[in-house]
Amino acid sequence: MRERGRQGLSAKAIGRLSLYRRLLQVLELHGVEAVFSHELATLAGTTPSQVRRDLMSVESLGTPSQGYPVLATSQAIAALLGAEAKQRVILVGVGSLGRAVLHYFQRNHPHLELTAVFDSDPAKVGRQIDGALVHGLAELAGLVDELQVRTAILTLTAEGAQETADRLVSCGIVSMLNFTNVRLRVREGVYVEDTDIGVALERVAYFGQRAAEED
Amino acid sequence: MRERGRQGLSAKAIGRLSLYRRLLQVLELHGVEAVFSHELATLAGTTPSQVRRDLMSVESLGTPSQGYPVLATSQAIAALLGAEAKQRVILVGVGSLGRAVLHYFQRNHPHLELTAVFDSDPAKVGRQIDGALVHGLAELAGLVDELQVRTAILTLTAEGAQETADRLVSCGIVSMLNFTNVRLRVREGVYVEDTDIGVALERVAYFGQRAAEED
DNA sequence: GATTGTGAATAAGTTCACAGCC
DNA sequence: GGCTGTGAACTTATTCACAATC
Repeated sequence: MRERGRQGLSAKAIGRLSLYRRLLQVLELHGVEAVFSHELATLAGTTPSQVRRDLMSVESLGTPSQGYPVLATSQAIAALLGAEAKQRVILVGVGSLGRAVLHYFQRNHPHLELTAVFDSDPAKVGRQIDGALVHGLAELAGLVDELQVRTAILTLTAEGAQETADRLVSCGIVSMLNFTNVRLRVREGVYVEDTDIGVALERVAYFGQRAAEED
Repeated sequence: MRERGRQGLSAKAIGRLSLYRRLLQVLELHGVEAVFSHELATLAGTTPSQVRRDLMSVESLGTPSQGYPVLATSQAIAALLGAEAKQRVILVGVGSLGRAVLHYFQRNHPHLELTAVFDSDPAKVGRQIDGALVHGLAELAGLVDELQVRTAILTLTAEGAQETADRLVSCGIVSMLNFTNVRLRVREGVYVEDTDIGVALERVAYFGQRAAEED
């Protein structure tokens, strides 16, 4: 039995593994019991080598004749991603994007649980928005501590984003999905993933123009 | 994320340049006339070397004593990103995420213009949603051709995502920002950028857990 | 003296290619 | 015969380090 390194997976690799797991769960639902790397690669929009390489990080379970067992592989990825228990997440900022993320959770996300929702706007605090009770930022420290949350989603406006991030970190949040266009400054050890829609749009527009010019 | 790039800039580099430009525009507004690479790096959440390296792709304009001229650099990036004219973009899928993107455009995006909005739901077609008239998919081919659009944003549900992408490509769309969790299969030369919120969330949760364990 | 521009070095990420297996 | 697991090769991305510049 070989030691499998469970340290040092890159953010990219984690993203692909998460995708594979979702695809495997769909296959399982359809009664498929095994897949080959090239099949999973097609579904995931990547290459067979990449799939095999990624699945090396997981206990290797594939056999040349059958490919990868769907259920076992999906479970092995789950173990690696650490989803023994549902992980708790909070959301800060209930604007239109915040509501879109709320919606996302309502279609029943299997591995994550949105436990509390916050907004700085006094007009929203205390109200029920899309099925979630909106808390004021004053309750942040108390709830984060009580619920033992480590992960936050930032869907607020650029103003106050850094200040809110600082508060979150001091409350114990160590990982954030940042939808604002501000590049947050956080202390070493805190993970921030930026999803800047404006940048994504400009990039797509750039490649659209390039491709169009190439005719 | 598939890439087509005739020789030149990577998707990552384009993203950073787009960010620098936005930051430079803010600086300009504040009357700042020049910045050093380390200042821009701090604002952009990157390193001075990276900034200098990126700005090499642009006509290099910096001087050791002053740094980079804010206005000229911002304009040089704009020229590179090809934003002489506002680029036209369409949006397909007016659910909660689609509306969030609509909102985004309403705060007046300087370089892109959302020219048409589509949805497959007959109940939405013909209605005005958040200030935009929703078209049916039947009008897709006509409008894309008439408006000469090359770029689309996909904010619809997973069902029908591939089929809609196929239609878009056959209408002349060559670049897409894909918010669905489906990895689209498109012909060579079409750029697709995936923004999978589910994957992003799982990644952030993973790093949250890891960081928490390290205490 | 601090900063730019850049070749050279390093790191990160991906693909190749092939032995061993079913 | 076609597949997995994996070292090696390769490609892409980032950082270093330093001469040239202001």
